[in-house]
Amino acid sequence: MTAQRRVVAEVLDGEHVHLTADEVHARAVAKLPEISRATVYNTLGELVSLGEVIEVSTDKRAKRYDPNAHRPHHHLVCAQCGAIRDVHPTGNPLSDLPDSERFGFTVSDVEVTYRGLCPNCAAA
Amino acid sequence: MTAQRRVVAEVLDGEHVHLTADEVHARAVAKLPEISRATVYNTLGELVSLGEVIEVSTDKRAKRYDPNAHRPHHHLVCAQCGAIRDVHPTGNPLSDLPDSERFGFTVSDVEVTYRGLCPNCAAA
DNA sequence: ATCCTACATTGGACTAAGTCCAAGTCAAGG
DNA sequence: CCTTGACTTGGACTTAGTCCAATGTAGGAT
Repeated sequence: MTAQRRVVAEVLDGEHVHLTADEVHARAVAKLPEISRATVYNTLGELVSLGEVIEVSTDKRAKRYDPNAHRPHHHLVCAQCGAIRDVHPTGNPLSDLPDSERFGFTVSDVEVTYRGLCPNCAAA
Repeated sequence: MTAQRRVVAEVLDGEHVHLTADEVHARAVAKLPEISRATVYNTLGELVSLGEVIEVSTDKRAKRYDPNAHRPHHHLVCAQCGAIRDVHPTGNPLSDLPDSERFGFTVSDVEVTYRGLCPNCAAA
C-alpha cells in the first residue's frame, strides 16, 4: 500500500460520486502532485479486480468508477446532462431471464441502466 | 437517400449482428470502395436518431449498432470473448423502479446487460 | 543499519474510437 | 447551363486509455 494508492482510494472514499478516470486523476494530483495518470489507471484497475469499486459505462465517452460496490445497485442517468444517481429497484432481473434465453451461458451478473431526464433538464 | 446511405443500411440489414462502427465501415467499403468513415458515422448517427438502429455499449471499447430496434430486447454478453446475444427477459424492469427511487426523473428507457461466460469460454 | 530485490511509479509514446471542418461533388430546379 | 444546398470526403484533431523502458522505493534479509 503506497502513498499513491492511498490517495486514489481516498479520492473515491470521500464522497459517493461517479468519477471518470481523469477526474480521479485530477483530484489525486491535488493531494499528491507528482502522481501519474498511468498509476491512477493501474490502481483503479486493481480496485476493480478487488471488487472495491465498480466500473460503470453509462457514459459513452469515459468509464466511471463507483465506490459503492458493496451494496448492489443500478443507475439512473439523465440523457441530457449526464447526471447519475444510484437506484435500488425491487426484484432481481436475473430471475427474469429464463433458461431458454440463456443460450448455455453461465450468467453471473446484470447491469441495469435507466435513462430519462432529470428534473432540471426536463424543466428546460 | 444516397448510395452511401443505402450501403450502410444494407450492411445492417443483412444479418442480425452487433457491429462496431469500424466493422460497418469495413463491410460498406466492400460494397462501395470510396465510402469514408465520416459518412458511416454520420449515417449511423442518423439511423439512431430515426430509431432504426440502437447503440449498444456492452463493449468497453467501441459502440455497437444493433439493427433489431423494433422488438425491445436486452443483451447477454460473454465477459471473456465478448460474444453478444439478444435476449428477451420476462417482466418489465421499468415497473421495478418505485417512484421513491426516481428522484424526480422522467424515466423513459431501460437497458439491461447480462454478463457471464458463453459455453465455449466456460469450457476452456 | 544497510543492502537487495521485487514491485510500484513515472512520463512519454502509442493506439483506438470518434468528431470536426474546409473543400469538393452531385443532383435538381430555375 | 448555372446556381444552390445538401451530401461526402479525407485528413487533422480530440479523447480515453494502454504500453513500456527507465527510475524509484518499501520492506525483508543479513
